[in-house]
Amino acid sequence: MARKRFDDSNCSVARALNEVGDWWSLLVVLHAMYGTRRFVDFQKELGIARNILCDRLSRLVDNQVLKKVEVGEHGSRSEYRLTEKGRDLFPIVVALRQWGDKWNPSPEQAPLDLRDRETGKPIRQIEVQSIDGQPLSVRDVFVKESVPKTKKAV
Amino acid sequence: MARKRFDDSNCSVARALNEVGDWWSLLVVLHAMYGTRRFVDFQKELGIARNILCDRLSRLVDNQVLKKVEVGEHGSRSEYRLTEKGRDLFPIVVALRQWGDKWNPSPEQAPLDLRDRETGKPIRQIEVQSIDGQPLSVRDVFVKESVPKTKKAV
DNA sequence: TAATCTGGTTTCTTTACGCAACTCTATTGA
DNA sequence: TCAATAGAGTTGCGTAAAGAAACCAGATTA
Repeated sequence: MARKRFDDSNCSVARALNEVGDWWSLLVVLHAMYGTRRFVDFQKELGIARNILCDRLSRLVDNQVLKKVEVGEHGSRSEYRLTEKGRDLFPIVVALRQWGDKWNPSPEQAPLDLRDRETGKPIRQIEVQSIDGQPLSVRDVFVKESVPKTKKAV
Repeated sequence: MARKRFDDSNCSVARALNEVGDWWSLLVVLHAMYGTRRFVDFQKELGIARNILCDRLSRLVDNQVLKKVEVGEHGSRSEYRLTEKGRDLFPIVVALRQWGDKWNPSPEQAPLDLRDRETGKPIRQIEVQSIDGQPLSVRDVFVKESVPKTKKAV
C-alpha cells in the first residue's frame, strides 16, 4: 500500500489534508472559486491529465466540496460547483496565495491583487487573531487541554 | 514522469503547494509548531516511514521552511526548527484545522482548543478580511488586473 | 451524415510511497 | 572496557498512484 490515509486520524489537520491535501485538489477548488465549472475548462486551465481530473472531481464531490450539477438539454453536460464547504476553503486558498507571494514571488509576474468588491481596496493579510482581533503568532497561543481522554491530541 | 511540478508556475498557490502541498510536509510543519524538533520524534508522532521523513525534512530545509541545527557534543544530533518562512505557515495550518473541525469533526474527540496565551480566550475563526477587518467571502472580492503582460493570471 | 464537443474510461509507463532491514556514529551502562 | 542502545539516515523491494495518450459514447453542429 502506498500513501497512508488519514480518514480516521484524530488530527483534524490530517483529516483536512486527506480531502484537499494532494497536489491537485486545492488547485481545482481554486479555479472553481475563480468561476471554472466545466470539466474541459478545468482540464485546459490546469493542464491536468483527464483521468486524474476525473478522479479529483469525483473525490471532491464525494467529500462534498463540490457538487455535480447536470445542465444541458438531455443531461449531456455537467458542471461542478462549490458547496458551502468548498467555499469555506477560501481563507485557506487565500492564505496559501499570500504565503506564496511573500516567500516565493514570481519573478516575472506581480502577485495577484485581490480586492474588496465594495471598497476597491486590497484585502488584508490573513492572520491568526485573538478574539478581539489582535494578531497572534505561534508563540502567542497554547493548547487548552480538554477532557484528557487520551493525552495525545495534536 | 509522474507528479507534475509547479516550480515555475505563474500561480503562487501552485508554487506554495509545490513546497508544502503534499501529504506529509504540512503535518511535519504542524508538529514543528507544537514543539517537535528531532527526527525520531517526528517519526514516532507521525508514524511516517523514515525514508519519507528524510525526504520531506530535507525538502523543507531546501525550501527554507525548516532549518537544520546540529546540536550535541560532536555534531551527532540534529534538530529541525521552523524558520520565519515556516512560522508564517501558521495561519494556513490553523485555517486547515478549523476547516477540518467544522466540516469533518472527529466523533470521539473534541476539536483542539487553541487559546490566546495572554487572555486565555479561544482564538478567532480565520477569515478573509477587508482592510478594515470586515469578513469577506469569495463573492465579495475581485481580481484587480495589474499590467496585463499576459492575460492569464488566475 | 459526417465532424466535433463533452465527459469520461482504458492502457501503459514512470514515479513515489511504505515497510523492513541495514549502516554508522555516539552515548549509555554494567 | 566492551556490549547494548539510540539517533539519524540509507538501501532495496513491492505496490499504488500520477501522467500521457488513445479510445469511447452520447449530444451538438455543419
